[in-house]
Amino acid sequence: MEPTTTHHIVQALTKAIVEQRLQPGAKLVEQKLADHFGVSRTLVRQALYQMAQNQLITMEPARGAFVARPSAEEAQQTFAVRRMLELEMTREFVRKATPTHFKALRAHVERERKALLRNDSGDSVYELGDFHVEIARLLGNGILAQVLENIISRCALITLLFQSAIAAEHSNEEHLALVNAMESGDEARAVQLMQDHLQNVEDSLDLRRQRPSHDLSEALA
Amino acid sequence: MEPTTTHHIVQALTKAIVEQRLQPGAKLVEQKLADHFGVSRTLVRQALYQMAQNQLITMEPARGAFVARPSAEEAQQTFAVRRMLELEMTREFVRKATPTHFKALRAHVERERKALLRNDSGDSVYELGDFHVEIARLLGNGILAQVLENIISRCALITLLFQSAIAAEHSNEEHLALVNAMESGDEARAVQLMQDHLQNVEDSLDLRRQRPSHDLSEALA
DNA sequence: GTGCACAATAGTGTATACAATTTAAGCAGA
DNA sequence: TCTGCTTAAATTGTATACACTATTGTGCAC
Repeated sequence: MEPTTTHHIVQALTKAIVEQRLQPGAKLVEQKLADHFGVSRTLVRQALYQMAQNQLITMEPARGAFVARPSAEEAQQTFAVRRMLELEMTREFVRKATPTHFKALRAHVERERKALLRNDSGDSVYELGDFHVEIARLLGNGILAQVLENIISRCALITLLFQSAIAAEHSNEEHLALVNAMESGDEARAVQLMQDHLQNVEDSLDLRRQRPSHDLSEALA
Repeated sequence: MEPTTTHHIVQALTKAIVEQRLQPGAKLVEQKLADHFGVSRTLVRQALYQMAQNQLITMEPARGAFVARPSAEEAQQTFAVRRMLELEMTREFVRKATPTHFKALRAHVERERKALLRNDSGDSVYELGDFHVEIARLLGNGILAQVLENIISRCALITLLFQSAIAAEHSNEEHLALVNAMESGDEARAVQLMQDHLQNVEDSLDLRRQRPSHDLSEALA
């Protein structure tokens, strides 16, 4: 096993949140995490501070770190930013992409499908989000990929927090349709499909009703 | 004065970088910063780690933290992301903005002008960048504002690193023209002006020649 | 002088210690 | 049984200590 560095902790926690093993609002006690990872609180703290920056967790002064529970408003704003980036990214991909790129994308879609088939909920959520990041990576824009990765993990959290009905299988099909449209070079249609896809994901949420919090003080706040 | 917390250090360092008091490539020795802020290395480290995340500084293992020197490629990618966000943001602003919003924006443009007049280079850079963030804030999208703030401070760093000719006064005029177009409700023209403005900023760079690196000195005094 | 071994120094990486604050527990009194 | 106060435990915030790595400086062979 690799050395357990700060980055490793960030990755592990992020994965745990996105895969819903850590529920929104859950308290993250530093010492417990430190014990779990076999390191000192120092490294855990660094990890938590970093994650607080991309809003996956929130830190209350002298009270500690909690898995974030974005408000309906924040959820909407996050999706708005995502839309800004992804629609334009789609256009660019249609223009620039080569057969090699499409091959990689199709392989990704296939990976999603397999994760769904084997009912691996964690991996599914991860792969479905990573599809979008992969587009950015293939475009060769690492900055975009990084920004998008942040936003999309937030979206994953939001989805879990507000989701009423699972739309996961649907997403996989939509990804495939999107790749087809992009490869055919039909920019307008590709953008439309991406827009619909993002809209579907957003519509599958019930922004008026958040999942109940297991934490009393949070629930009554 | 407020308590010197981690966030305070991040702010101070960010400002120092954006205002060019800390040059790209400068080494940031933890103990020296700690002494300067009157805290222990612990807090400085947390601040540095956070800033490393939004690429304002880079950390080399066992060698320490340095003010970032983005490559020409990264510079281009950063501007591409910025364009994605800002063009769409402009459209939304034209549609949604009220007279109150325009009043605030014009006040901001005026502040830029004053900073330029009094030759306060630091404040000028800050205000010229903050204009764009202000639009996001006025839109009420805090998430967008935060993402954009990150990207724009990176752009400021890039500008300082690659800039051949100062285009600062120009920017202020362009901001004013943009506000006028937005207020007149001419969406197409506003978007065009924003696009031109961003293009001008990017064109003022000489991406083939980076500024020479320099060492840290009394930059924080 | 030039290049190289090697000690001395400076600086980072991680853990631990301790103060300050919050949360939980215990208990007296109505 | 409930309320409010007091005290103890748990947890965070910050500083310090120490091991490890990189950098610099010095002497020596050539």
